[in-house]
Amino acid sequence: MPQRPTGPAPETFYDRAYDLIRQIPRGKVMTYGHVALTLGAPSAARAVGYALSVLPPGTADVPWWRVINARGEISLKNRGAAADLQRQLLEREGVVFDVAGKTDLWTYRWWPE
DNA sequence: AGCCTGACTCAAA
DNA sequence: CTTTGAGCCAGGC
Repeated sequence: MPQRPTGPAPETFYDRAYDLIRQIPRGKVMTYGHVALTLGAPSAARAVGYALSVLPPGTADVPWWRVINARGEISLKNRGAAADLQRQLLEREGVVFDVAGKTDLWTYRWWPE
């Protein structure tokens, strides 16, 4: 008899994060904390960032560039060129950054239904 | 199991 | 506005 009515997802936290991020529509963004909250772990924002950090360079399967921090900024400033790449990819989708390098989360934030 | 790291976040000074 | 400190979670050793 079924011991798992709902069944514990065989997927790891990382896989679930990737699945969710894959659903972010073009031109929209989510914050690390937002992703974590949606996955059921309100305080796992760091884990989300870590999940993206292990993605191989040039990954297009998961739109990692659509994930930014809670202030609406790119969180890779100390990480070199990756930050520029992320910004360019977003601008290419229509996301606008102000002089301080921030985006308006109220405009671009996406929330899954 | 313990300990360290980190693309995070929030609150306080 | 900037700087600290603490809390949080998953992965790797």
